[in-house]
Amino acid sequence: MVNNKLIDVTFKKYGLRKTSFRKNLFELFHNSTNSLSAKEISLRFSTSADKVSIYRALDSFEKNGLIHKVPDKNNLLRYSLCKSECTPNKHAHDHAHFLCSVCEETFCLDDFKLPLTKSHNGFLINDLKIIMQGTCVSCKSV
Amino acid sequence: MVNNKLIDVTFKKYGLRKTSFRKNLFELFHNSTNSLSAKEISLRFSTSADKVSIYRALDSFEKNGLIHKVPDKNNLLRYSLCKSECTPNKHAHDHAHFLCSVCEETFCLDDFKLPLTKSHNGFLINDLKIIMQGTCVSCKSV
DNA sequence: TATTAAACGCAACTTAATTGCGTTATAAAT
DNA sequence: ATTTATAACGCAATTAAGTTGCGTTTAATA
Repeated sequence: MVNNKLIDVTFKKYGLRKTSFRKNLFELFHNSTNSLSAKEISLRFSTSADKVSIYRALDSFEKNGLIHKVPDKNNLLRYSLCKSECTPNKHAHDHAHFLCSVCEETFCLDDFKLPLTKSHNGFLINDLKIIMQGTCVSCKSV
Repeated sequence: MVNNKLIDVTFKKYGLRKTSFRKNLFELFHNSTNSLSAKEISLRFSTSADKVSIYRALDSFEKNGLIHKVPDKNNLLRYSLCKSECTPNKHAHDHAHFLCSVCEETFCLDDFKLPLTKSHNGFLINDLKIIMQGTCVSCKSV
């Protein structure tokens, strides 16, 4: 359970309305060790949450810098909580992602920093992604 | 126009049946400077090709090592011709990909080689992808 | 407490990709 | 050249993610 103080501070910081659904969604992210897809979110809500509300909340959370899109093994929309450097004005992500072939989860490798590259052979680079696939720590040891 | 000899040799090498549709599809890839999505393929066939045939042909080409999946800006299935090192048994790709935000095409950066990394913090890596996004050479100069 | 703007919830829609199945065409075997 | 086995085709129907529209509800604020 996430304390109300954190919710107050976070929602204030990111300019989000404290509706019960969005508070629950934030808690879900806060309590998850890794990323979530719309489907996973839907399954974790006992009181069935409308999928449109989920998509719109995710979109709003992302626009406000609270969560960020991560790659997904099955090309679904999938998000992770941002680190505190992100704001409604700008996302600041510089880490690689890991997709586990076994559990199909996506992990942020916060300690694997992306190199800064601005161009390559005349191609102008705005954004760089490094995506690894394999077996995550937990699935490896099972 | 691709000569018949090349088609013969290629289809033999990759164990593919020479149907007129698949020969045309191979030509299309051969004459394209970059990657193709199912939709793009569909649009380039004057005689309307059934989309199921397109998807199945792409799947078969890929399984046989003739083409490989590349990332797509809109999460569509998208493929590029493989280099000759690929076989029905194994794809051998070690290059980065570039997604142009303007024309939405994907380019193989064959000269941008991927680093060899087998693991990171206990995560076992089978596959590594480097995906750049920005403006491609052609769109930059327009 | 009243106001306004965001969020909700439901139905309907869009679109990529897949499945099933009967038919057709290719490769090889006779 | 003909037969046979199997891959490919083509059409309809289906699946599933994500989106749009719109009337209703709820939260923030004045």
